[in-house]
Amino acid sequence: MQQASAEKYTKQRQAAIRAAASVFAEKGFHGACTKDIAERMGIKQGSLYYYFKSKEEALGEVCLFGIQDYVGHMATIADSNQPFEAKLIATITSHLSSYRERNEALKVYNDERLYLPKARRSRLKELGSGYRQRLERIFEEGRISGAVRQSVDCHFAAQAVIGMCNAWGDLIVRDPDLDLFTVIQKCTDLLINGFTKKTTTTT
Amino acid sequence: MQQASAEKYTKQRQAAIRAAASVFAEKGFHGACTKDIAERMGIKQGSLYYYFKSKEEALGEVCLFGIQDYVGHMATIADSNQPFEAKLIATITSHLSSYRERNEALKVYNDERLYLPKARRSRLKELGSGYRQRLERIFEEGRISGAVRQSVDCHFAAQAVIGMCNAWGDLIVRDPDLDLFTVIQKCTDLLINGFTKKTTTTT
Amino acid sequence: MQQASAEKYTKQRQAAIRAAASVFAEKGFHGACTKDIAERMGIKQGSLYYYFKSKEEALGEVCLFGIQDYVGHMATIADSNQPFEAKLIATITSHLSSYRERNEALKVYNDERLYLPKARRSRLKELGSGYRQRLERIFEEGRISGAVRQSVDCHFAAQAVIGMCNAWGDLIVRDPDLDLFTVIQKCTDLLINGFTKKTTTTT
Amino acid sequence: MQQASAEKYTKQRQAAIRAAASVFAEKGFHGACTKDIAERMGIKQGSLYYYFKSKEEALGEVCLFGIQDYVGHMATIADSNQPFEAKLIATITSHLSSYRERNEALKVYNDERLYLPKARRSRLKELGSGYRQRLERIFEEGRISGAVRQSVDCHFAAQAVIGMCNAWGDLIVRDPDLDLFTVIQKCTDLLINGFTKKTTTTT
DNA sequence: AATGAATGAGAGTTCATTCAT
DNA sequence: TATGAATGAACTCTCATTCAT
Repeated sequence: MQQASAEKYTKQRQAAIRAAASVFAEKGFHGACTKDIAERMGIKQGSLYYYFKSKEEALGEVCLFGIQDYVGHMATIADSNQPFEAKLIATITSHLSSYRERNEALKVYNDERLYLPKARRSRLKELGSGYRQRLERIFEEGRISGAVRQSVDCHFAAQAVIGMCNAWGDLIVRDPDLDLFTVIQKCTDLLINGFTKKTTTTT
Repeated sequence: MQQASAEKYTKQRQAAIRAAASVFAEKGFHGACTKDIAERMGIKQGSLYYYFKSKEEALGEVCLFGIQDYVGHMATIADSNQPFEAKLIATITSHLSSYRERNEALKVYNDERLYLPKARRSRLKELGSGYRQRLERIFEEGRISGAVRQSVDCHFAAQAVIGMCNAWGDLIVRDPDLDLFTVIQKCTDLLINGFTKKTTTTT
Repeated sequence: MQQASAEKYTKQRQAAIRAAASVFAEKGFHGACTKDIAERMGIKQGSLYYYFKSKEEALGEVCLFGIQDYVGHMATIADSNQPFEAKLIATITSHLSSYRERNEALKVYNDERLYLPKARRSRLKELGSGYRQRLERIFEEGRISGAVRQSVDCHFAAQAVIGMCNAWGDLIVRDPDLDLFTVIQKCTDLLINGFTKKTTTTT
Repeated sequence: MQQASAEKYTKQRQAAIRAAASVFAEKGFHGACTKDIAERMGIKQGSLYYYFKSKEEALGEVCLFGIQDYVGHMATIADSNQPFEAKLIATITSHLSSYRERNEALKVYNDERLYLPKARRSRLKELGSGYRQRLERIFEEGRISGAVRQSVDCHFAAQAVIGMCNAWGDLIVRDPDLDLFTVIQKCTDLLINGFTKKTTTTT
């Protein structure tokens, strides 16, 4: 009985997080109101406070939900034994796929996390930095293995990949007709080969 | 006399736009309050409405201010006689430089323009689309001249360039120590050459 | 339980309408402020918006409340089988009595309804026109039955009765010592007999 | 020179009063704003204060302007040597004619004078009371001369006449196609003869 | 005689939050 | 577990008024 109850609570809370993600994504944190969130999950405004202590807490949970998945994947990717290109493809795939499934929460993480109180923000930052560092590491290994040009700045490269993924993630969210697979391929191709013909070996 | 008066008005209105840009960039449109904007330019809240009919109008003006410069440059670049690479470099330089000078307004344009009423938004959209189309055109010309690989999707490429510039623009805004020139160079290099060594000629 | 709740809401809303009527009557729509209304019913300003979507909606409800009663009576009077004079007396009695009970709302209807948005105003107008038309009809029947002089313009007569009732209604509201019964009698007498002696038969 | 200047001032002030009357009539005292008034006379908001110390003073001047004319006439009528009916006709004519010429100011006097500060209001009240008293006097003389029925309450009668004139005045203002002469005739007829046939002599 | 610019007080409205039920 | 009702703080916006020019 008590267990069933606890289960229901967890399920409802998940629903609340998704509802909040949806509303925050659409209107931004400050532009959204708790009534909208409550209505989207079919309860009344006051009842929301059974699941969140405050609107801010809701934002925190949404952000966490948004990234925990693809941040989790990254550890697997980084620790795997694949060559550089495979890892890069895997990263981009994981990142962009996340946008299709958790698009709203991810968008919220990107756009609204700065409205979080410091304490909560830094906890998220750790996760985010971990992601970037692992990606940076992948580039370093790529440079050592010779797959990546010596002249590439690995820190910059990681940022660039994340930036481009997020930019495309945004477009994916906005346009549901966009084919995920195609975008992944093109992004990967661009990042690996650049725009120009490869005529000479450059270092 | 009357001229001087009109001039003062224009100058103050410019100041108001900059102040609004600054506050919107920091807190978002809905998170910002008109009192902050007024105080940042040294007047009282109510006086702001001497320069803007509404908070929304302020947002519109900020957005316009944010892009009109680099959108204006694009026409010059596109119409010039330079080869593909030079045009790409010029574009990236213009775009990222804008972030240093009008960083706040640009950030606002990117993040908050969707809160604009439809009418005003579509006027901005035209400008933005014009930019993207010109950039697309540059890629198409590049493909014809052979500077760009045949396999590159020009529409995608233009989006990618814009996305990456904006992502780096964000970082430039957030971190004032970042060297603009270096970022421009690295972005250009990445976009032109990709991450990998160029060993074989691909089409 | 739910029923009791809905009932409470309805009761409170009625109270809000009366409070609004009272304040609007005293200060006019634009001169009144929502804080006054709220305080008059013992709640805080913000709480008023639990019952009205806007100040304007409050005005609409007050106006409706003000006339629905005497407009409703009119149907009964008009459809009854009484002779002309009895119907006229009944009309005047109903109209002026309304001023004693709903004086404030009625005054508001008369003086402030023009500040209503068009949509809501036209709904009220229908009610008002219905009232005037029925009264006009009563005069026409009176003319046919011979109780009213042939020379009387029925449209004009109806307007005149309404105008006089409203003028006296105003005085009734302003001076609570005024005896309602006396006013009704004198109005009726004046309207039926005029000021002058009846010496000859005129048509 | 100074004289010409003083003259222009007076003329402009008159224009200001008319402009204020027009705006107050349309939107009510509290609903009107000084900017509207200024614009209607072709000057800027701030300049209005050259002619009025405050918005309230403007209201006072409008009210005075609205009634001084027909109140002035009343003295002439009352002091004349005409019989009762002629005096009543003259009164109604003067009152309703005023609505055609100064309709806006008169409407303002009727609807908005209560928003005047006490001091100024009582000065107007004197004028208004004087009007009513003179009218009452006319009825009393009529009763003595036999033109008016003994049973008529003269105080009531005067109020009724004023009430009806104001009610019709409102309609005259609202509907510019209404023929003034017809309205005067019908009002007079109604007040003198009532609605019913005069078959017997009543006292 | 008129104006542009600014002000400050106050308005209507929204909304996160609380709490008894 | 959920809700209806209420609150109070914050916000946008309006406007009468002032004053240097």
